[in-house]
This record gives sequence, structure tokens and C-alpha cells, in this order.
Amino acid sequence: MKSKDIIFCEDLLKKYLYRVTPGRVALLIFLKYAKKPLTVGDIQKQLDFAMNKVTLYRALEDFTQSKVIVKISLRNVATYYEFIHADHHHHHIVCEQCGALEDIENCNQSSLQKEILKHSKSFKVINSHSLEFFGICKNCGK
Amino acid sequence: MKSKDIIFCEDLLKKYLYRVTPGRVALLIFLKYAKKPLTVGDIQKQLDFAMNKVTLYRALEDFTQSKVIVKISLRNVATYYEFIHADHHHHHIVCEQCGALEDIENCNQSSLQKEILKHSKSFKVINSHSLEFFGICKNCGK
DNA sequence: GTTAGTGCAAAGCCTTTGCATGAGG
DNA sequence: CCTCATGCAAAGGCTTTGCACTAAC
Repeated sequence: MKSKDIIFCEDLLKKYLYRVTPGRVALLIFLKYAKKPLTVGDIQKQLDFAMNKVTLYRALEDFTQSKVIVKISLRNVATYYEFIHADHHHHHIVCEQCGALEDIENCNQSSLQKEILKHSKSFKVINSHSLEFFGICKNCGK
Repeated sequence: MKSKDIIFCEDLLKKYLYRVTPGRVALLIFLKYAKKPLTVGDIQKQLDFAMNKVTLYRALEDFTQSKVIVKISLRNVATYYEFIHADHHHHHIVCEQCGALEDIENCNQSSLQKEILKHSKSFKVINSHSLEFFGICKNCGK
């Protein structure tokens, strides 16, 4: 019998008219349970399913288009990908020294975006935003 | 006689112990008066001073280190650089379709960062943050 | 059968590095 | 002079593209 996770991810793929392949299912489950944003390299190393890097890029690009995951770009560092949990909008603090990541929970997304849009001259819609903080973690700051 | 701008930028270079070269002065003046963040490609095309790309990267890296300029990374798009005006902390909205950029003025930087730090478990200091909004501009949304 | 996904090889692009030369202090 | 800045060539790294093959539907 299939696990709930597998069914959930298969349904997600079907919803966006993607084909249900072992690789994409494995990737989605992996991202769904990841505790922090991951780079392409992270995913390749940690995913328990051998997936060509090119294939991985294409799947990530597709999922980003469908807003199943989100792409995060930090200042220096690489591009990260993170699963979007419907009820859990959040941001990050990054340690400038060691790269440690922590989630930030308090962000009232829709009211913030409405407020910003109100002050904008040339924009019609705001769909999303990215907010990242940069600092030094307690470990590095000793 | 030298213009105020040239003197200002020369002093800025001296302050951080950089050498006052024609290229770096031209670059600083250009960035200081740029109305929006620029990519390396933008700068190379628009700067009225022939500057090798490698040299440009090295100058931008130096200025970023000294916090004379800031590096901005957006989701898909390239890396942008922007002059930091002492009294003018701000953010951006980016059009997901045409790439149009607009400044956002209202951000109380230090109180936001203090608030976030208060809620953080593992961070000791927050030095800066990036906040970008993504949407559709009025032109593209017609 | 059709179409989308995969994998390989190769190209592209942005960015960095090494090294010799030239200019600033 | 001594050091930093510059330019060239080349390497590096990440990401994309082309094309043939395979698997999903």
C-alpha cells in the first residue's frame, strides 16, 4: 500500500499535469520534508534516488513555475529551493560566516503586500516577496 | 577645477584606502547617480569609461566589502549592484514579466531587525536584510 | 502512438584566478 | 620603489540546450 506522502505528491504532480515519475515523486517528498532550503548540490547528495543533474534542474524549474516550490537567492551564496507549505509562509536569517539558516515565522504576508502595493506608483499586483536577514549566528559570534 | 562629484568619490576611495584611479572614480560616480540597481552588463554598456570586465568585478567586490555599494540578488535574474546612500535605505518591487524595478521607501530598518533578532534562537547579530517584492507592473498588466 | 521526462555531451554564461604589466602613493 | 589596479587568457562553476532514448498516459 502506498504511503500518504506518495499519494500526496502524485496528486500534486497530476494537478499540474506533470507525469508521475519515480524521480519527481522522490524529489517532491524529499523537498516537502526538508527542514531548510536546499541547493541543487544538496539535493543531489541527499536524495535517495539517483537523478541526473539536468533532470533535477528541469524538475525544479517546473515546480517553481507551478509555485510548488520557491527559489531563494541570497547575496553571495547559491540558489536555494524550498517547498511551499500552504499554511507556513516564512523567511530566513543567514549567517554571513558559516551559512547557517534559521526560519523566521512572523510575517503577515498579505497585509504587508497590500501595504506596499498601496504606496506603489507603477505596479498593479504583488504576487510574492522575499525577505532575508544577514548576520552572525551565536556560534560564529563567540 | 574638479567637480564636487569627483572630489566626493575620490574621498570615498581614499577613506577605504583604495587607489584613486580614473576607472574607479568613473564607476563610483556612475553608481552614485544610477536610478536603479544595475548588473555588471548594464554597467559595462553604460559607463562612459572603457573598463575590463574583470577589473569591474574586482572593483565591485571591493566596494561591496566596504559597504559603499550593495549586492542584490533576485529570484531568477542576475546580480545587481546599487550605491548605498547614507540616508536612503529602501527596497524594490520587480515586475516578473518585464523586469521593471521600482523603489520602496517605507522600511524602518533598525526596528525591523531588532524585532526579528528578538525572536531568533540562534543568532547574535543582524547586520542587514534584503526585501524584494515580485509582481506585475501596470504596463504589463493591461 | 503521443508527448513528456530522462540522460549524456556539449555549450553558455557569469564570475574568479593567475600572472605579467602599468599606474598610484 | 612598493603596492595596488588593470588586462589578458584561462579556468571554474553553475545552469541551459540539443538530441536521442525511454517511460508515462
